[in-house]
Amino acid sequence: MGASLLEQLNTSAEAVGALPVELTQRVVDFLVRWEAHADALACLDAAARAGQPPLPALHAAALHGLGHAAAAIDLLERSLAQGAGLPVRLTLVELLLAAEAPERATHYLDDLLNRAAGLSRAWYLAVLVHLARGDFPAAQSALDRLVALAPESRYASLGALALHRAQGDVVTAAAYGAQALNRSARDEGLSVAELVQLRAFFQATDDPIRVRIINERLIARFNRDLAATRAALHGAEEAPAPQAAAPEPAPRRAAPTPVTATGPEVIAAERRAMEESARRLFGYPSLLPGQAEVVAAALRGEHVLAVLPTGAGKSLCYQLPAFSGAGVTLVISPLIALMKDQVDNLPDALRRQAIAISSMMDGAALRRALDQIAAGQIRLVYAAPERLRQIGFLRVVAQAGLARLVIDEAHCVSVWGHDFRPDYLHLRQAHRDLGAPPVLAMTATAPPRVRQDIERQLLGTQGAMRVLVGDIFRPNLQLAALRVRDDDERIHRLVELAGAQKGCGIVYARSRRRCEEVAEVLRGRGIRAAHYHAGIDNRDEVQDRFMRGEVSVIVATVAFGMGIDKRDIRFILHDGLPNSVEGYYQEVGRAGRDGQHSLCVLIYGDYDEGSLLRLAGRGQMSLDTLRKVYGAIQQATGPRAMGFVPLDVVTAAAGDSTTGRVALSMLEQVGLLRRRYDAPRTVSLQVPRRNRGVDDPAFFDFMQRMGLDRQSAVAGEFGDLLARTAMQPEELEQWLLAWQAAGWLRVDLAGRDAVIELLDPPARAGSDLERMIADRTALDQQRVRDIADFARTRHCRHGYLADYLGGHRRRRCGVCDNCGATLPVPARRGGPDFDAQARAALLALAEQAWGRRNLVRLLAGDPAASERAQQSSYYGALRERTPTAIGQLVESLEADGLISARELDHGGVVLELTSRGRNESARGKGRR
DNA sequence: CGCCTCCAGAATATTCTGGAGGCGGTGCCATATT
Repeated sequence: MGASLLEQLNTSAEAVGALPVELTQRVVDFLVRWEAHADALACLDAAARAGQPPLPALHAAALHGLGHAAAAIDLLERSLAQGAGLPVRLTLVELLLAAEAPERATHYLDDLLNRAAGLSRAWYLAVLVHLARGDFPAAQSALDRLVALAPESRYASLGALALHRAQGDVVTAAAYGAQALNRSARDEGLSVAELVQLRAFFQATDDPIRVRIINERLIARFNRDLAATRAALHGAEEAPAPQAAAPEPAPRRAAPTPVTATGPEVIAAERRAMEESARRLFGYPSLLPGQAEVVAAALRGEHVLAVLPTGAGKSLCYQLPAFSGAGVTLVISPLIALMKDQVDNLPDALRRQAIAISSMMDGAALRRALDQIAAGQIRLVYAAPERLRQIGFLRVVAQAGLARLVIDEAHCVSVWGHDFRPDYLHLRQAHRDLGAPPVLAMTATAPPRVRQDIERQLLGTQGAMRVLVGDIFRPNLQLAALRVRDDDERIHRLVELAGAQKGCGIVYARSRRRCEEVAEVLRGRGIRAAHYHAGIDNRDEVQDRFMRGEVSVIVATVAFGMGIDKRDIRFILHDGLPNSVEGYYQEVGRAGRDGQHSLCVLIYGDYDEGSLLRLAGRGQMSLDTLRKVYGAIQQATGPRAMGFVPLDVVTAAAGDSTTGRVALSMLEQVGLLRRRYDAPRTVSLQVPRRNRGVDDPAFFDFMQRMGLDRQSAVAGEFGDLLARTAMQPEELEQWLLAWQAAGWLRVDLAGRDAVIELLDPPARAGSDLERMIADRTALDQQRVRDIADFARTRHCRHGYLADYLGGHRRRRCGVCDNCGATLPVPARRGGPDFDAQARAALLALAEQAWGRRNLVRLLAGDPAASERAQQSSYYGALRERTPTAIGQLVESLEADGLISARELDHGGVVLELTSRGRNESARGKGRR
């Protein structure tokens, strides 16, 4: 670590002990904060010798830091007995927590809360103490108090993090971690210890980007802190800040290692057998890298999550086991088009043993297909997750002997399951009801957090899946981001890039209307462009024309892409920030499948992030909607505990079908109801003549209950028929289908309703729902911040993606803009450009430090700016821009490390130039 | 951001103006109608 901190302060323990009390305290505080505990103790000893009063909280912290936990606690308890105040109490609770003595901590905590019920840090400690005692409800209510008390405080975020983490929900926990980090960047600082804890958390959850952010923040903080402490020690003779690296306070325990991505050993004989099958069945000469490991693990019956890049031959990973082993392989696929492509691309001999079940089939075709499956003539079945709501379908698949459950495009489970296609969250139940066969989840994009979510949603556990990760680096993709000032420049850039790049490409835009506008502009510049989104009626036609090369540029929403296999896409342009980093990687991943150089440019404005954050913040689910849906269900089920609820009812209550079903899923998650398998709405039954089924006691009993005799028929609501039996709805439907298969009964089922059991409302249901909405929002906002961070980063972009997506890290790719690759378009056009605006902000700060609000008012020429600000020569320099835009400009300068926030002693925050910012503002014509 | 819509009030009895507010995208299944 080099020189000790005392040496870096140019002082000694004796000298510190002889200082005035406040200064001694300040220095010791500094030493403890940066974990120079031995130095701190030496100073405290010297101070005691010099007759200074004791500093129990700091003393104890230093003792604890050196491993003398018992002595530290003892010290605090003694000084508490002598009437010490809040800081000692807080420290004591913290130390008892660290010493894993939560019961003793509780004692002091109660006392603390009695004295300072308005102290958010105390409530935060309460959350931690309750968690340490394993008392989740108490932790929950402490968190509620905390949130009510100080919703915007870092403790609210940290408390939510701790709670979710303790409950095993790392995904949501990470979202709150990011929130804490983000909050503290603006208003109040996270303490060094809290930053270190957060860093340990992000290390454990495999999030190197946030680890890097925290490290950078710690280093900056240390340098500032050292300079300030020095200045305080040695008067105003301000020594130049040393650029010493911050000592890296290490987490006390080593972070648990994240899931490793090692494949099973594939022995030579196994590999030969697999390659022989691949050759015989599919005509492939050999296996691609990664395939053998996945296939081997699948054949051994392990649960596998395979994250393989596009073009790595994912389908073969499950098709090979499907056709070389026994039983049926069921593939859950998100899109009908994908299922069809997969089946169509199979070799002839295999295609006869594969089938895609979808709503494109009519009733007769569906029945034929199910019969074939039940008869064991089919090895590979494709279906959408929604299909798994039908117990009849599950029964048929189980009957044929389900060998494995494959989840294709498995990221959809996490990305869509929570707010768009809730039936992805029903997979776990369906998997269990199918006898819990081995699961094989396949995707090209799943950052560690999504991997954990997939695992949780499919198996309800963590660590049960073997995770196999291929190399996601695509060296032929030239990645770049361009910051633009306004819409004019944005359009100009799009046209310029689309025109400069040979070959065909995709422009991703954020709204349907925008797609149409951009396509129109491109056509006006002589580019063969067409728009594509879910609202046009000739989607297939547009796609075909693009595939054939008649259209060279598709301007599309996110609707375009999954399953598009065009090998020579030369460029991907993003008109504005995409939804998330994963989404971005998916979208650029569609370029250059042929391995040729392809250009991917993300065009964004400072406005984009704020706008997306606002959208995410609003969320699409509201408590009001949830109440309406719940009310509608209560009405539909009536006094009975279980009811048959037409989904139209849910749709009507929610205003839209997706929202309605998502609401159902949320109500189910908090325990207000249980949604069972869907049931038919109406049934008509007919008993064929000369029926041998009457010899079967179960069937005979059923006939009697239905009042059926040998030749009669009956029809009616499924619910009414059910009431005459002693069966569960799933049971009755399965019996009916079985008797139909046996030829004892002709069955006609029509319509489908949701079967909903209303449960006794848990006391916490309301606040749980509120929390789910808040969690969702935090997660969505985090995703926005991540992609905005990617757009602004000055580090290698491929490296950023590798970090984010959990791939193999590379230092420099050499092919992105931050690694020096240049774009085939001129740098920046003239005019009152961004540089001039950014420079005005920097120069204003070069005059003196300003607060955030005042700086914005100053630049905007707002008369509400302070007197002094109005005197600045930059007053009104950005008069033509709005305050919001200026605020965002300032934030982006901060993100670029040109300016930084400094906390003042009285709690205020001012912005000032960093050394980079000083250089940049002095240089005049900076580059960006 | 910048554009659109909505609304209130003004200038004149229906249009004009200004300000404020809002802004999104993905697909199954089923059922009813063409």
